[in-house]
Amino acid sequence: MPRANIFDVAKLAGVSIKTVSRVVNHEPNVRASTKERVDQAIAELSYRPDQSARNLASHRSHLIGLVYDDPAAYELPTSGYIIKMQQGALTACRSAFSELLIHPCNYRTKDVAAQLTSLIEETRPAGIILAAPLSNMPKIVRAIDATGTPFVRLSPGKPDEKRFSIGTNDRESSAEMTRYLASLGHKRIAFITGHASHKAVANRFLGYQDGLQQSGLKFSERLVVAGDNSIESGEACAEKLLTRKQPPTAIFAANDDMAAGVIRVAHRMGVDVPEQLSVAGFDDIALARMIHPALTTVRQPLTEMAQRAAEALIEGKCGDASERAPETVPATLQIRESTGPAAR
Amino acid sequence: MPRANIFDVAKLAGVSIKTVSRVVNHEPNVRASTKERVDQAIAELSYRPDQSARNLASHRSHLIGLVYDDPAAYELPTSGYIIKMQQGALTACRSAFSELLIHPCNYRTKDVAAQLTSLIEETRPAGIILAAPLSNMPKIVRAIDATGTPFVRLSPGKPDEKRFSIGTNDRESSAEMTRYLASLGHKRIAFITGHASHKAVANRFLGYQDGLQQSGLKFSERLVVAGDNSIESGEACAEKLLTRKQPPTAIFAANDDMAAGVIRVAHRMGVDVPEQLSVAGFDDIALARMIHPALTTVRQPLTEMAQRAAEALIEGKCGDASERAPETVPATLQIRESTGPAAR
DNA sequence: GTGAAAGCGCTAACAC
DNA sequence: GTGTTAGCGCTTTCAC
Repeated sequence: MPRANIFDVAKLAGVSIKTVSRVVNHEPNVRASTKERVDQAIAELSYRPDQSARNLASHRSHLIGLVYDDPAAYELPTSGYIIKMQQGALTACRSAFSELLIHPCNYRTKDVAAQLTSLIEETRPAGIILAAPLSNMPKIVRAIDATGTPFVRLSPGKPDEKRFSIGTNDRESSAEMTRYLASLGHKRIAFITGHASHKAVANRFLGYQDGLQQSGLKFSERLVVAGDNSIESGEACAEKLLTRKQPPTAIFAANDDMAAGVIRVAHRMGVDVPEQLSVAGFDDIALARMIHPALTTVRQPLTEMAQRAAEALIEGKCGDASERAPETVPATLQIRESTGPAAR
Repeated sequence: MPRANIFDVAKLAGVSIKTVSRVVNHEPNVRASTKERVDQAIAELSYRPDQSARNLASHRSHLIGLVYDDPAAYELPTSGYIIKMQQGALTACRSAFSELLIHPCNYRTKDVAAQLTSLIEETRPAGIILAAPLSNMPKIVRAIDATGTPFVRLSPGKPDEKRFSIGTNDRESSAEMTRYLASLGHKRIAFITGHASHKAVANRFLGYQDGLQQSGLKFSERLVVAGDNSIESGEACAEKLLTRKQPPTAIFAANDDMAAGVIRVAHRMGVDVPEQLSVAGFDDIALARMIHPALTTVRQPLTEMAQRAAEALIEGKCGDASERAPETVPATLQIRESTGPAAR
């Protein structure tokens, strides 16, 4: 027996297919008793609308696209943040019978924009979640905008007025972490910056400077080294920092992967963490609790952010006319084992 | 200007829409010169076939569904293997202009099978990749089978004759790892078993026993503790093992997450790895290289497996009639820092 | 409130 | 080799 279609339901319920369509799409103008009959017929035939047909007729699917920077473009996949986003988006999708399409893409290739346009035109997603750092690249944002597909930008670094975005308080929470480190008695707190193209991560550096100032510590260029978000860059930076005559007593890395690299190097060099060196990260990916000592970090609410993003898309609140204010989901400090009082 | 459709292309090329369709779908029976004209028209109009329409007419989409056990159902997402699979599947999709749908699902809920059936009927994927341990659950396999959708099972534990599957040599490679540990002089090699529902992981336990025997070591129940694939279970098992009067000198865990847990406990207890204790895992997820000491493990070629699976699906080689032999992608030892000669 | 009819853009079956 | 003609199962428009 083939699947029931809208005609079967209409016949069984004694109504027209349009009425069935109305019921299925929760449109108004259906008498309660009619709706009931239709619902019953739907249940009886275990009818499920065919998505392809819906898409074709409505020019829209029930797919949510999650677009992010392709970790495969790097040697070591720094994938913790991807899982967090997926989980959030999936939670929202599940409760709305939508499905999640994942689409990593490499912004370093010339035709990313064209690729995204194709993706959208071919799959007609109900919406796109655009992750950082893609979300702060005008070329990419414009390409998606041009298709007219609702989308939300995750952590764009700087929200703009016209497009909906969800971010976290990178700067404030980084300042808070810095103050926490200072409160532990640390005077020489080093910072490892993240990938240059990632604006939100750059805000963490600003927050570090804020925190220093708020703690009465003065900022020094010498305590800042440039990483690129990868664990290897974290290791390289740590080596640079820890082989100085006057090494820092605390290192704050702009993300967890780099902080994990710092801890690896400390182990190798026989530097005890946190007795001789405090280490802090940012993101709170699963890795943070899997290494030893467990990493003190700032919990970026990426799961919640992605969930909110998907929900907004599903609710249709990201359309053209929507002048929605950017949302901010606050980050929170996670004090664990890798930080402690400064050594005397 | 709206997007070009098949009629526009047909008109510009001076052919019928059917011919355009043939060209687009690489069907035979098109004269080369005709194909060329059509291709040119396609390029000129930057025509891209509408997937919804294709799906509706052909009852099949260009989506590949990746179905796996939902890590969100656990406390700590053990997500390394998910990323590896996604990456492999994505590689194959990318070169075939297909997209990847991810669908974690919890096999502990009663209606998983019905959920999967809905997913398939609604999205009409070109194929499904079913990851372990779902791939060894008859209820789930049957549900997908019933929809007639091509699918491939990843690491089903035991391949069956009728359905295509891709696995690795869990048993042989585990034996190899065990022999390697024995060759280092270890006599008391403990084993932490994995989640009971995961058949392929159970094969690793068999391999451990093989390896012991091949090395002239005798198997002892006392050296086996039961984990559930999570890092916490690895920690719990390590505590049990290391607080004995006669602790093992090497611990082989059935997966990397548990091995990471062992290393965490060793750090906490002040046990040097690998000087006092060798630790080995299985999977080679990114985590293996992010902890200290870097984990000696068996590299499960999950990325390649998933890629092959997606390719097979895209090539349409997993249909009903296909009596394809199961494929095996061999695993390989990755010797790193967490293993060394047995202490005297 | 409800329904009839006209597509959406493509593939499939068959004719030529 | 190539074209014609029906659908695929729904949404949309507009009439009632």
